[in-house]
Amino acid sequence: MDGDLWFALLQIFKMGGHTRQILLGTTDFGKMIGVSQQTASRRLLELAEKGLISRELTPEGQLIFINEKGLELIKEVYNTLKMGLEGVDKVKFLNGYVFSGFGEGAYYVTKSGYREQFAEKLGFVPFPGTLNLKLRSAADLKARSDLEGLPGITIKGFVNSERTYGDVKCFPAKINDKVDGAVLMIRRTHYGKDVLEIIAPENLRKALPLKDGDMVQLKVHLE
Amino acid sequence: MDGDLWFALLQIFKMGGHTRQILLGTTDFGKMIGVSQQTASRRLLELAEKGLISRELTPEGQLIFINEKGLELIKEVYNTLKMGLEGVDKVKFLNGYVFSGFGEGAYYVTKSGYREQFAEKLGFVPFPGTLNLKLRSAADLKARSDLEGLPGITIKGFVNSERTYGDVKCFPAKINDKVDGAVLMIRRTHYGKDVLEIIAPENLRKALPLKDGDMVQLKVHLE
DNA sequence: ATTACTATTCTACGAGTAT
DNA sequence: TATACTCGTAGAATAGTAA
Repeated sequence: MDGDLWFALLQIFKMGGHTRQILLGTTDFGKMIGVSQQTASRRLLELAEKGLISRELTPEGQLIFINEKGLELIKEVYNTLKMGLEGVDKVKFLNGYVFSGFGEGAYYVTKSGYREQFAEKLGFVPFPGTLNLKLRSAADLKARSDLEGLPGITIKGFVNSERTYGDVKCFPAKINDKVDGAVLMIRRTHYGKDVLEIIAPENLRKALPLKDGDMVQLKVHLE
Repeated sequence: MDGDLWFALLQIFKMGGHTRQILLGTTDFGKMIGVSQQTASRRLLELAEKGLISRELTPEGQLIFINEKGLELIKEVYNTLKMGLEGVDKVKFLNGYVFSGFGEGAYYVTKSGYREQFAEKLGFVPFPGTLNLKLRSAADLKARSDLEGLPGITIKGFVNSERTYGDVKCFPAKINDKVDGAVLMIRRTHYGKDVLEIIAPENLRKALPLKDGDMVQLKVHLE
């Protein structure tokens, strides 16, 4: 999605194009968005081509209506803004950089005693492996330590014939604004305070895709 | 405000740049918004130049934070979307075209018996004159007739030594997304169903500015 | 490593105009 | 009147590279 197209769509929205057909001449529309008649015409064509609006040509201009797909796009931005502005206490943002680690989390994530709880409490069966993220900035380290002080979702430990497994705390999180997964907060870990382990229903390295050194953004839900 | 700059700002917002400093390399940022490292660098410089973000260069990248002005911009869009999406029953959109008419509304608007009520019930003293708008599309005509069936704000009629003055109904409205005014619904009028009269605290032809034939968008508040 | 300058490429804008 | 085509050009994007 291009920025200028978004602005054109927003302008139509401002006129109520999601509630009714608007009679819109390209010259008038051009004035509104600060471009020529020709460019305004092109914008409307592009919006129509992308399936964001429907057009109907008439002798007096064109009847424009924002259709389902266009409204989806608008709602998506709206939800992003709403979450960010009004959910300040419900969400925490983090950036990390992919690296290859020992994968302690992967060990936990494969134990059936944990797996069933993940499925139940997070709503997905985790891919048998974790994505290791290294935190670099002071703000990210602080955010991570803030998480330690919050309840989150507790995956209870258990005992089997071999040994005792401790509790694991986790937080649902959106990875790169695309995949729903979770941040694992394993109590004792080899890693220091600058590392985070991520689980998801799929292999994130393949799905996004990611490789060592790539930046990853997390939106952590504190609930 | 340019569309691409807005998208860059939105991307930073998605990472939580309004809640904390983000460590952001231009290469990574470029990947996110789909441009080269050089263009990403320029975007951040432009955002900083416009006073929308603050930057702090470090050897590992730049620490980015959305400042007051940038957040204002984001909130503005948020409010637009919120109003349009969640205030469907509270707001009606209309388009009209400026024309020079007989100005019957202007006559009413100068009578002190009405003027005082306008000031009290609408919160502004109307400029002594109305803006006449002609409606062209079927959707606009329907919207206008919808208004006739709604209560709105009633400006009571009165009697003076000369004659009796009837009630006037009006609705608060935002004109061209800029000026707060109102739509006048005079009961008996010379005009047909395709005309709307607008009042505002200032001369709209001068303030916006407008001339005959210009398109005007109205956001009418139904309350 | 970074950021960001300069040079070059190329996209996208608007003038002119056909329909 | 509309919309939207072609086309010359300006400005934006990237490549290369310096700091």
